Amino acid sequence: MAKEQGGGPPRYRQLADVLIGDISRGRLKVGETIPGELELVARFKVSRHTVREALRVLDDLGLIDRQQGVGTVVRARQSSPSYVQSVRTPSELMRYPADSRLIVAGTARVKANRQLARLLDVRTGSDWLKVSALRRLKSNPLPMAWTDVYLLPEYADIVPQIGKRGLMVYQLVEATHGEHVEHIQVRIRAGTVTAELAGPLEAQVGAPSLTVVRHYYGRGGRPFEISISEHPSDRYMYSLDLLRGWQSSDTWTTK
Amino acid sequence: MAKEQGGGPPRYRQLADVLIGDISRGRLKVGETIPGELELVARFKVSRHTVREALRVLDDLGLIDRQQGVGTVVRARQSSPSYVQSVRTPSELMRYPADSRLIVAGTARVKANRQLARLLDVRTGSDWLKVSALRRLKSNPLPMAWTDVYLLPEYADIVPQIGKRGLMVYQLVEATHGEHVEHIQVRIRAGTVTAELAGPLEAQVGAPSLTVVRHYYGRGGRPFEISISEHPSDRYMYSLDLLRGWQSSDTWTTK
DNA sequence: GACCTAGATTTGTCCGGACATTTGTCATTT
DNA sequence: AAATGACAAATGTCCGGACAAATCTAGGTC
Repeated sequence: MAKEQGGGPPRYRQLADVLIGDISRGRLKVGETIPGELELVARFKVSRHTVREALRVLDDLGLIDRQQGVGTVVRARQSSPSYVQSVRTPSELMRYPADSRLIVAGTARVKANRQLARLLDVRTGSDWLKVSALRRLKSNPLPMAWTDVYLLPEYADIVPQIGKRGLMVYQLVEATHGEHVEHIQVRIRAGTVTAELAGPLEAQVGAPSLTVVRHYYGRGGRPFEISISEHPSDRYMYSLDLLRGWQSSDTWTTK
Repeated sequence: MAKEQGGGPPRYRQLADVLIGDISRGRLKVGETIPGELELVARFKVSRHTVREALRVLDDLGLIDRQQGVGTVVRARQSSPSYVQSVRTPSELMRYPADSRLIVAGTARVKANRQLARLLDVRTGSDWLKVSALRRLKSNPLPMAWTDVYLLPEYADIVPQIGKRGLMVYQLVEATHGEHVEHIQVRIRAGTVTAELAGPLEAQVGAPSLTVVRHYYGRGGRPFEISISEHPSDRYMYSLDLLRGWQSSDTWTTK
């Protein structure tokens, strides 16, 4: 009743959360046309502008497809069970040469600002636990990769184990919390490292690099871990087998 | 009415184009605060809503940073003016997928020399059919991606279809020869484009880019197609869903 | 100087309304 | 049966206005 707006999230975001919840709980099924804007206006007692703002959030998240004259439908994002097995093992292949060392530089609780939210494809203002680490070879003082892992705060207890057992945090989560990873998404960006990411990654501003953003989705499509890796220089080449997973190698040297 | 709107792009996009042009031409410098929304309202005689819609486009493109209470500043980037234009293409592709065109620049029979053999991971001296293509927008003469496809010479008959049906050549091979792709390997390279590859790719020497080398293996592990794609711009992002495969400029148009 | 407060500035949120454009549907016509 | 056209439905664009929240600045206070 009444406004009840004081301090809470904006209404378009509340509405977006409701719709996202409906999708994740299966009340709005994939391929199904969701209620039209005007119906949402009537149902939630907000202006059409607010409805469209909420739908834009879902659109930015890739949850819906909108088409003029047709409507808005829930986008397909389901996982095929047959691949799930092969996704698990492959991540273990993403290991570096045996003489590499992982150094956890620090952890911090962060809220996703706009830039981070866009890069990570999460909602602005959401809380994350950030674990910064770098990997380097014993023989070479120059780090070969920086990684920031963004983890749901509720899994904070596994952080101490990261240094010992590696950065495949989702495996630790599975082992200690029984969570199950359904689906991994990888985004790759070329070019120079920007100052988008605060923290140790700043060291690489201006240097050409490969940025890999990995999303780990738990049951119901809920993202619970995101990792960003920066690989400096163009000396490294990533190898990805679509059926077997990641592998990186330092054998590639240009010039 | 003197609207002069008939058929042209919407006004918020016209305004966005003006602002993007100002940024690319250096009239709005990096780190500089651009005119406030209300000033743009007065200057361009549009509503604030339209101004904000235009700024949202620039925000989506990563060209600006907006902060409440401060203002809107041009985001840091290192690039030549022409480079900025190409940055727009990916997002425009998502907005207007039909606007993209694939142009086959030429074909040639080649023997793999030492550099090429190393890059493609094939035997030196082996014979390949090389198909060079580039993708660009109708509205923008600057290409947004170059691709070289190396194909086994025995599949030469499918080349004429590439322009019409896209660069997923292995799909054509499957359709016309009954070959089956067992496994795709992708190698990703960061950094600046080198002159290792002869041909149209040379145009991008020195510019940061994302290089993707894809291997398609047929039955029995025999590689029958290899494609090299160069994607300029450091804001381009590849999205890979390990359960569903690639989503890139090559597949956006096929939807 | 250090600290605080009031005001101005700027973007963020939200409302109400109007018309345009695209698309699907269905009755009508050929 | 196929093509046409009118209509409805849905999203897209655009306008005007108002207040909220965050930030910076200037001035005053200690």
